[in-house]
Amino acid sequence: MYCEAMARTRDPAVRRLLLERAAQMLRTRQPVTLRTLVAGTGVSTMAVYTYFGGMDGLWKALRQEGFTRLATRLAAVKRSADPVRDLAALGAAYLANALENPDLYRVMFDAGFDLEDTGAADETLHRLVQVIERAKAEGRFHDEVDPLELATQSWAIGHGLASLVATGPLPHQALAHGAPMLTALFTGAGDEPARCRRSVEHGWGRAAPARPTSHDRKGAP
Amino acid sequence: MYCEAMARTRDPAVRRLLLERAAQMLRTRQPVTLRTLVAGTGVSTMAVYTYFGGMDGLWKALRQEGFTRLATRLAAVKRSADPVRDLAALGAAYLANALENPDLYRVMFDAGFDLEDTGAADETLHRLVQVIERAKAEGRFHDEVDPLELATQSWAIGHGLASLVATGPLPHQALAHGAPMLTALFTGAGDEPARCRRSVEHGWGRAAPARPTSHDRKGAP
DNA sequence: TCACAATACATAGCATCGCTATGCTTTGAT
DNA sequence: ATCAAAGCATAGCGATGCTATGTATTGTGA
Repeated sequence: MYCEAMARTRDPAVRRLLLERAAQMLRTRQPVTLRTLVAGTGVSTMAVYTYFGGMDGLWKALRQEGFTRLATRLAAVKRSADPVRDLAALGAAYLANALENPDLYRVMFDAGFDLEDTGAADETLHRLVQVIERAKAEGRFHDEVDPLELATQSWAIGHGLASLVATGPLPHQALAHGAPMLTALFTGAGDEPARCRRSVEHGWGRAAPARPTSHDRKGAP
Repeated sequence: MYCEAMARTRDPAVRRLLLERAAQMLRTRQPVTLRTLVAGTGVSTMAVYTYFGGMDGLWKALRQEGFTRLATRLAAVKRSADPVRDLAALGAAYLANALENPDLYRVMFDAGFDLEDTGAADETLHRLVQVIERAKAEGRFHDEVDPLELATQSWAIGHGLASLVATGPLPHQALAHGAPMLTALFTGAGDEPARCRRSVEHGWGRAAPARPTSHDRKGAP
């Protein structure tokens, strides 16, 4: 009685198609616009509204896609016997992901509109928190270290480097600063300096830094 | 013979007017567009083209304005007897500036188009390098510390925090992470831990953190 | 002092942007 | 089988940045 007749169901494939195409256009530096997005796909401009509610919704979904890819990348980092080494590996993976899709990374944070899906970022942080707690349990860090705070600080370091490199001011080589910075941070948290440096450098080497692509900008949001 | 007649000179006041108005609109979250920018100023849309060559030129000029304000803010940090304290004060000033005009800060780095005026950023870095060299000369840092590298790392920390707070993921309180992070970095560079912490916290207190404004987004570039 | 040319400035128009209004088509529950 | 609800396609709207064209202004060389 309340709902007398249901209607045509929307095809999830269309949504994925648009999202992947948008990410692809972002990656190839093509301006992502409503009409250019649907051009050649066979679907009409209205699809963007039925599936995303407009371009803003598409950007939000794209940002979430970015967080999803990041989470996948971080999940691929295998746990080792050394939690500090794992922390460094996570940091390296974070930077590698950011520099492999710099435009998507920009969308994730440069956003001019609010981000409501704070859960995505929180989940990423949680991964760090867990490893930090493991390091604490093994006595690598002081007892008074707050895992969430240390995780946030690690994040700030990673994001600072990633952002400065992705937006231009620093060259790709600057990513190498990540290792000494994390070493300083973890040493400050209580880890023994020499051991910390070895752990971080081991973990850091697990992820390739970046591609030396020549970068020309064009039509970012 | 080569230049037979010169013409009407352009008024620098118009350029400054447009630039200040753009910064003001950015600050009040009004969408900065070609027509809204010149509306009410008496000048026509063409002025944007004669003075900036288009909207892209205006954004570039705005970004340089952002760097100029930052440089002014940093120049206001008085030199004390303690270089590490001065470093922390510079970091705090950097964050304070970023959070006082978050939208301008975004324009400075989020830019979708290349930044050619790397000199502006370099000049900011140079200020840090000088103080770090002073700290080295006073024996606070190891001899093998590269001032430019340490300055870059300090910048990455400041930018990471500023960016994460300015774009939303972290709350304003997160700026407080700056002090412990810089302490860890400088301790890693050779400073004696307890003394470093005192220096950083003293320097950090010299600059107010930020305004607790409720933030709603609207029409960023 | 005068006249000219180069430049600033004002207006109008263009292509494109995101979005909405309007039908038509499809679909699934009754 | 029916029919309402939702997907979908098209056309058009206001607004965007930009360019083309014409006018006004002003510094300079004569």
